[in-house]
Amino acid sequence: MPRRTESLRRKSIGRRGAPVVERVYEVALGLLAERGLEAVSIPEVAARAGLNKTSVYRRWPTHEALLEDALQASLGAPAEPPDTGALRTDLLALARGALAFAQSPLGKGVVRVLLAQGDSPLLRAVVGSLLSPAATAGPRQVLARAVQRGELDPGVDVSLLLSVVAGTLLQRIHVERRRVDGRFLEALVELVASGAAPRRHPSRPAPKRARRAPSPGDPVE
Amino acid sequence: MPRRTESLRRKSIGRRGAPVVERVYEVALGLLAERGLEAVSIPEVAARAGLNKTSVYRRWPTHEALLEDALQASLGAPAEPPDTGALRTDLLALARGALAFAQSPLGKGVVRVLLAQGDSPLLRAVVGSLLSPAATAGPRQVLARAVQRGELDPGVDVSLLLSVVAGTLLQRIHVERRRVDGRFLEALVELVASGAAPRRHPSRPAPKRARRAPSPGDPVE
DNA sequence: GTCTATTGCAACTCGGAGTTGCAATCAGGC
DNA sequence: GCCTGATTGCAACTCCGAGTTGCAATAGAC
Repeated sequence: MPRRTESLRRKSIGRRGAPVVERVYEVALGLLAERGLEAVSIPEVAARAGLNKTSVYRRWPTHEALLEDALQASLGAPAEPPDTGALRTDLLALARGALAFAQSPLGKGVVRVLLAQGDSPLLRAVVGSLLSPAATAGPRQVLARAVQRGELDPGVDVSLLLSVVAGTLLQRIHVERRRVDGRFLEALVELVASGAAPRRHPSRPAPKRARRAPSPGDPVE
Repeated sequence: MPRRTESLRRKSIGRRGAPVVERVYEVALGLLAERGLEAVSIPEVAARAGLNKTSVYRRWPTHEALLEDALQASLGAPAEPPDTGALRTDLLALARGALAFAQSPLGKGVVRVLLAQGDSPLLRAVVGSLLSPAATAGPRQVLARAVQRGELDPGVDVSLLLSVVAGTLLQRIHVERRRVDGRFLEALVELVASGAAPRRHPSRPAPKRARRAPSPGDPVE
């Protein structure tokens, strides 16, 4: 999305063109986060952005198209994965990033879109860009490095760990609506890290497919 | 799930009175789960239930009131907590119950209401009955027994463990929309159980059932 | 059978989403 | 400065679904 030069943006205080688009995105995401999916209608967004609804309709035919654009434009490139040399500090950095995201209007909006709807193109677009291999590559790399350092069990189920961290934050913030502080993140990281730490299998290499009830020594898939 | 008593109502084929109410609840929750919160309008519910919309309006003034009643009526008394004598099998039973709930129309509907909206009386009612002390007493008891048996660290954060299990399922089912099978539940339970297992202290003997060896990553704390 | 509460029905009102034609205005080129 | 094309504002629409009302029909209890 090409932007105009700063000088031009200052001269006309954003009454036309790209600045208008950005203001609309901001308003739409704010509305989504604050009042939910159903509150994001084109007339409402236009009013809050100080625009005539016709102008907004000319750019986006439906509120779904607007939201899709707003989400896509706001979801920047995935951050560089942390590499502190230790699993726990890496995980903590990842968790802090996830927490910041989840608490932002953008994160709240994404959650709402993901969970409020049945199936829709909007939903598929969001899921696609949020759970794409590119988006999860960073965390996966962090875990892979930890396996190589011997901090995680080689048979660890990477996707399980990612779901645990992301899901726990989702639950705390958006379902239970409790405050999440650094201590909570540390406890979560500690639980995951020690729960997926390497097993000692002194004599018995654990069978791959056991049909019995799980025992404490079983490898995590 | 305790339902209303309809001992004498069976004579009528359900065109009036309480059976109508139940059919409306069922339709409303089905719509909520299938197509999302915005799809639950009184005219739509009435049409699907084979009723005139006027009849539905007479019982519930708004779709919010209808949903609140439907959710409250469907959320039965909390199930008895499992007590198998071992943490992992208890947790597995809890997780299976949570999975069944999350995949039911009721569970899907609850998630939608919780996450789709900003603040509303409907939301507060659902949160109130779902996260009340009474509703979480069972799982808490399970974990408390495990602590007493020496399977969990005495300093364990019970609410963290509950958030982890619930949140991970929420993430898998409703965000990632992936299938959750028994193996996944076992892996999740194993992760949580071994992650919160007691730390080795010189003065405290190792628990009888926990066979996890100390890992190099364990913090001294 | 009678009586009453419940339901069905049709014809509303009301408000918000979305459309259209045209005037006003801005940005940028000359 | 002025001209031109693109963008925005504006007002008067249409359309549809939510919600209302008065009354007729009927199921169900007695």
